[in-house]
Amino acid sequence: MAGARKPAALEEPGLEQVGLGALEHSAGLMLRIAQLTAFERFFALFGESEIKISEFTVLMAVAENPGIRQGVLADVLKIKWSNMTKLVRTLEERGLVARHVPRHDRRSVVLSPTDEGRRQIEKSGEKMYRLDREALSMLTDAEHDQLIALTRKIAGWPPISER
Amino acid sequence: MAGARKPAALEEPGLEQVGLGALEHSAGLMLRIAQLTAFERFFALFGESEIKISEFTVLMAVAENPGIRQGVLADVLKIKWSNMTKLVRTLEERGLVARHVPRHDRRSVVLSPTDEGRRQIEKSGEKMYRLDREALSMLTDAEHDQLIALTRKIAGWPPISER
DNA sequence: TATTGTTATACTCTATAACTATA
DNA sequence: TATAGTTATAGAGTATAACAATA
Repeated sequence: MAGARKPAALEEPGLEQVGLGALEHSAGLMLRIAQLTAFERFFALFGESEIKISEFTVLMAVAENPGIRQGVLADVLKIKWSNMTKLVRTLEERGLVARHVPRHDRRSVVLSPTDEGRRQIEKSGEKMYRLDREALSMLTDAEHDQLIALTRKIAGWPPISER
Repeated sequence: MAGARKPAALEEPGLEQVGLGALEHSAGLMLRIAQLTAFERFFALFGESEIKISEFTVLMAVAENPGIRQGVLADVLKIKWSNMTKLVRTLEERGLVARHVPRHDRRSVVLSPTDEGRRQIEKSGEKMYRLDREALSMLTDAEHDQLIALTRKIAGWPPISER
């Protein structure tokens, strides 16, 4: 393997000398670069795993909202419905999530965690949060909170204080 | 088309009632959701275009750093070398960027904008920055600056004040 | 008619590894 | 031996549209 062996900005010394000019004030671009950096670090720490982060995230969200409609969950997590179908099916096949068609609206599908799903969360949840924080360890706690507040606002979610 | 017709959090009223619990304190997840939201809004505003955002970003970066090595640029923008090759070639074929092999290290390729490339920047640059800002119009100017500062730090770039 | 979810598929993006040329 | 870039391809992620069932 050649090419792209280095974690870029982490090691390479002269990298910060590359200016992007006005481009550095593009919050969209910076948001993307930051997200890629954070995920790169997270995956490096997380390593191989039997459950994907996207799947685990859905599992956690279901556990937080037992009985949530599948489509609503997809919208919140910005996952397309068509892709959510496959993702949820995977979780169902592994016995982590149960699907249920409610009587009052039989078009819909509501989700809830199984006991095994809850066990999986107990098992992997702590690790995930720890590594998530570690991937962003360059931020102080205050900056971390700032980031949460800003990203919530961008996503159109209410401030934490108001909930 | 069915499924996912709504821009999620933008229209749907009851969406903010879905809590994600501890998951909402995952800066990694929030960073991703925010980035997706911002890009969704940006693309909705930007519409169809003859040049892709990724291509335009590279063009801008080259114009800011004439003579930059292709691999360095790839690292900065978090694009894999193999993918950068194709991207730069596209820009070259359109006559926007010129590739040059320097005498002192003939393994490398350095990039510079053509006159046509500079024209393209002049033509699309203003629009891009305006829409980029508009996609994040839910933030105040102060919050926007905060976001730039935080994302720079995450990316491992020096604070703007120090440059 | 509109909505919820599914299916199939196309498309784009990203990742991986082998390769050439140069240092 | 190491580095810069290329090529081909695999793989993941995402998007699109037609569809069935229900409201």
